[in-house]
Amino acid sequence: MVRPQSSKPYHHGELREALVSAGRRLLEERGIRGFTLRECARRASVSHAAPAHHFASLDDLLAEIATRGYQELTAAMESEAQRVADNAAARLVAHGVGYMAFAAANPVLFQLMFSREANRFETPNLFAAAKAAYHLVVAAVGAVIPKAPAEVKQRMVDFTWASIHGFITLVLEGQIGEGDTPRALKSRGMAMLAAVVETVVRTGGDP
Amino acid sequence: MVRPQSSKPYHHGELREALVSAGRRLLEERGIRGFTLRECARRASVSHAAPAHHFASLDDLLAEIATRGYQELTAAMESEAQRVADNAAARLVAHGVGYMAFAAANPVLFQLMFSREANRFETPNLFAAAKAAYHLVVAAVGAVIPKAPAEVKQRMVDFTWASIHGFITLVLEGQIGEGDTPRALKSRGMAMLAAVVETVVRTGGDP
DNA sequence: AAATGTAACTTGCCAGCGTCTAGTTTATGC
DNA sequence: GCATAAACTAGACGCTGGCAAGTTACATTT
Repeated sequence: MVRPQSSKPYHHGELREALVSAGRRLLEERGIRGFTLRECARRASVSHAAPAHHFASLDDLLAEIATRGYQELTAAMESEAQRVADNAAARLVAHGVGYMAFAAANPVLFQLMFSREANRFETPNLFAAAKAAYHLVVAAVGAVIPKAPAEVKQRMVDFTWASIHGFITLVLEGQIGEGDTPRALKSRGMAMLAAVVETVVRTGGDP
Repeated sequence: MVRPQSSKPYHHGELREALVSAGRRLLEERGIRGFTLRECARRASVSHAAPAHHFASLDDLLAEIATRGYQELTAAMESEAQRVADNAAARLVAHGVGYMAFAAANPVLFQLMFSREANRFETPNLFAAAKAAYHLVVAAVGAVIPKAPAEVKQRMVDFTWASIHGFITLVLEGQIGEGDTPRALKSRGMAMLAAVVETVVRTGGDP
């Protein structure tokens, strides 16, 4: 039997990828509570039960999406850092810029990645992807204060990461700079970054 | 007709409060995605449709719970600050301690309060409660650097709030100090706070 | 090249969800 | 005491995630 060109094949072929991609868009459109497996299936033009062959559960799909988010976050930080690869402090600032840019471009995904829900997924891939992003921060901070003792380094990592993460989180939730223009907001972010890096340099250099 | 003592009255009497209180416990037990109106009703021993007479929707109940969360957060910061009311820097640290203590005691509620979902509720009470907490931080930072220009003050508020918020958020998600004892974690938090306040003092005093 | 096994997909079902409508019970205000 | 409003119950709707059973297409082996 010849299959007419307009009819779709029984096997999708790349359903897994299609679900991840549809899910990501759905997530940004409707938020975490509006995310449903059936809508993902609908957008991929398959039946509501098809996703089960690629993801064990809704949480499993969310975990995959979050994992890719961490990989992209890492890539965004690295990509920004490569553009200013002259000195360690500038690279640390660039990492922060990449971090914030990713969060601003994918606000719901970012929230999912750092939510308690995601923490319960407990998949090894997600864990590894998150660790990779973390180690990038550790390395970048370490490069700024190479001679500081390990304890100081760790505290400066805490401090740096917390400041950047907290700032962009509060911005995305509208708690900081609600009436600001994007331009003014970016300026506030850069001021934050400058203050953070300056504190790291001063604390790490000082014994 | 005499009502036997063991049967419950038709009217609950304090259903609104009972739903808020049950909802709060449910939220911490099952997370945001496990929160359901029907389970709240069950725990308050009323029918599944009873909550509709007190809350227009599930989001409406969540908004009320989040609003109370902000009020408690404000109270927690004030209460800590009162215990060390000698100088401005110590009070700012105390505010931070109260902030983190509240978050640690109510992790899911804290996440709800600062989530995009909550931001969409748009109820005036929630907005006002959040602003009250914010102004506490503004006042505390302002007291530390009274002579600084407004712009510096605002940037130091951004910086302070972001650092504290980011730190406790990352801790609650297990991203910071996963293997640490509670004692070690608290020490890392206090180190963060010290670094933040020191930066505020230095930046605000310096022209 | 044919048969067989397996993976990808569909349809149909279940209980649970939020919300709406309609009806019942109790409290309140005149 | 009586009308009216408020608080609650019961039932229904369309949606959800997940499970079971059946269908289709591909892959592998002989």
